[in-house]
Amino acid sequence: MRRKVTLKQIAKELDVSISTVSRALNDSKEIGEETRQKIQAFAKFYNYKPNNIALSLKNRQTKTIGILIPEIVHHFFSTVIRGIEIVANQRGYNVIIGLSNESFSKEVINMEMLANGSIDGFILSISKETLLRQDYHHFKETISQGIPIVMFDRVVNDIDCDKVIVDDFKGSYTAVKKLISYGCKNIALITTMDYVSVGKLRTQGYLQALEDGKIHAKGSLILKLDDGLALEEHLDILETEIEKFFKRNKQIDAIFAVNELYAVTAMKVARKLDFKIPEDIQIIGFTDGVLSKHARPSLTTLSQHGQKMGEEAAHLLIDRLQQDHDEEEDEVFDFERDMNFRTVVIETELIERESTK
Amino acid sequence: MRRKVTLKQIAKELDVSISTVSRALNDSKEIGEETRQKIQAFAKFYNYKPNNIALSLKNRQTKTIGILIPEIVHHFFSTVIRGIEIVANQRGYNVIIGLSNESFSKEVINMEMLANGSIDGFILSISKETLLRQDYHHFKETISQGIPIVMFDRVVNDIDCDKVIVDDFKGSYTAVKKLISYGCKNIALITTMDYVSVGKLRTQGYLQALEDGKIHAKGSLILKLDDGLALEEHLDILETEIEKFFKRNKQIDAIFAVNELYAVTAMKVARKLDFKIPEDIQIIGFTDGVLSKHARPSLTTLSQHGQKMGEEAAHLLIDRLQQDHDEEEDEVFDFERDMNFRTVVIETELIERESTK
DNA sequence: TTGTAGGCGTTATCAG
DNA sequence: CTGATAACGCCTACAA
Repeated sequence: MRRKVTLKQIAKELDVSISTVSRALNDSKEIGEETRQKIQAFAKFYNYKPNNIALSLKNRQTKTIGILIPEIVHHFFSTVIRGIEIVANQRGYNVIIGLSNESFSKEVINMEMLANGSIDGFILSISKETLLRQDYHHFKETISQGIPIVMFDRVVNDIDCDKVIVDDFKGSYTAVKKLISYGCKNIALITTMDYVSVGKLRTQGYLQALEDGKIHAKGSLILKLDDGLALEEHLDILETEIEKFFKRNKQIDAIFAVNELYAVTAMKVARKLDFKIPEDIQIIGFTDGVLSKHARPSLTTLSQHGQKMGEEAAHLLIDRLQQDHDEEEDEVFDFERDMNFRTVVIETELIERESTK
Repeated sequence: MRRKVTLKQIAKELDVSISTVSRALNDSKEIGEETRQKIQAFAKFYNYKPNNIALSLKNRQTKTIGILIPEIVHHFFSTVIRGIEIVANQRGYNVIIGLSNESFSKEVINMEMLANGSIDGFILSISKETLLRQDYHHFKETISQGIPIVMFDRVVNDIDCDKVIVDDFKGSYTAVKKLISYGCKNIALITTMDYVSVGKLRTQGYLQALEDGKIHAKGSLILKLDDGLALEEHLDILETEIEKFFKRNKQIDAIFAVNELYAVTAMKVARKLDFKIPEDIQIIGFTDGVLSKHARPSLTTLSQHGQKMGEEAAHLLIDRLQQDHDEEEDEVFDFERDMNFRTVVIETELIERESTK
């Protein structure tokens, strides 16, 4: 087992100083052609590669991005990660992942852990528990320590950072409008509790579309489901809830669901109750994932373009990191710094499949 | 923006030496009770946290694990990551992710990148291209540099490292046996090209089960599909291929597919051709994912227990890291080191749903 | 009990 | 053109 070779070792072997070796390998101009050749050849032979950790310490930047998400076994989030990773790699960054598992304390711990030098900046989506408690001190603290954050999808307004969101309102609005244009009159909404911002916005889009379509919104046609039901072990309860909802509201002729699990489950229930899709009931779900594509019939959905979101987020973060780094050298002071935080809105896209017509 | 406070700053403020501060914060016994109190209070007030990078450099260990996988938008892999992350966090490690995107060169580059000090060890699943080229020099090199590797799912034998695999052979065997016991006579196999080890083993399990069931295996009942077809943009081709296969073999009464996409697609085709499931055709897929659970009818599958695999892999790696670390202190020499690499086999589990009876 | 010095691997600044 | 020195932030053996 031969350990990685260091500058020091090369220096000793070749009987020159460490700085000479460093210069030769960095193609400094102030070095003799001969020594350079010799050192470079030697280094290549021993497969020398500079130690990232030492570089990080010296340069005060790790060239790695911390990703903090609620859950990884989730099509949308993994799509976002893929987008981040692609851009990060292109631009010379690595990616380190922390999972909050929707828990406030895990989010805080992970964040503090990574903030202690491991990463240059964060890309994150807020956990549900955090959203519920509305306790954002860890974000603020991190930012005040000079570590920039980019939030995506689940964001809150009063944090000074760049954001990448989808136009939840407009997306829902478009979807529901589409249903109306297809002649639906009793459009139900299946959604989550309001504290998740995206849930709220999607509900608002639904309401606005109804209003503009001159359809009176009825509270009875809105089903707010507890998040816990999305867990695998509670799928049957979810199904039962939706079934009861259907039985309470036999007039339903369309469903707009704020995520694909609700959409697919609603479809299952509808078929069980002998509704024909899309003849009797049309369905649209938010979030385009595997389930929607492969459902029978396949589901019309709003695509969130997760990968695109990830890419945008990564660009925003790295742009800011590099800007900060440049300014540091120029000794720019806080008060003259450009703190214009940007919010990038990714357009949703209605992908029409078999569940509407 | 107040930057993170360091030992040095605290030392200056309190007019003591850096080492005193360090000792006070590490609860060293050789320190005055009074000074300790003072320093700890001060540090707490300024929210001092040691810099991970500096610690990594000093301790020559980063306390982070590198995960290298072919693809993240994939239920199985993300499940494994979740397992790794849980154990890693429990045991004080972070997790950094590299994606090979099934490409050999990206795998090599990512590995070299991370091997330069960023991580203590790897957990990985080999990319298809690497498997195809059978070029494993980067793994061997990494290992010879003293960085341990744990491979999962897609592994190769001639690499000295711990491994976590599922019993592909036994799993397939069980599944096909089950189909036979349900009275199926013409059991088709839908699989991938042989170079992915798991594909090969699953095929062998299929053949063995037929043999033991006194059923003559027919080459015409085995469909080997090109991997490219699994890509989203080629789903229709995949469907066409399977449909042609069906039409060539009208006698098929059961299908065993080596992944869930093939299984679900086969089911789609079967229904399109007016076969009743499970009455006319029974179907079992390898890999239990979202698709199988939510398909109509739901699919009987072999679960790979991805999270469990991740957890096992993380334990294997961290155990070895800690062993290496201990031995380093005791100056154990290579030749007296315990190089017994372990291979943990995770049992697959047949989850019976509606596609069999 | 506290301080000094050296080192982890690298780069940058200053002399020579 | 090359070498010594300091520094990034931390820990620790040794000295006082």
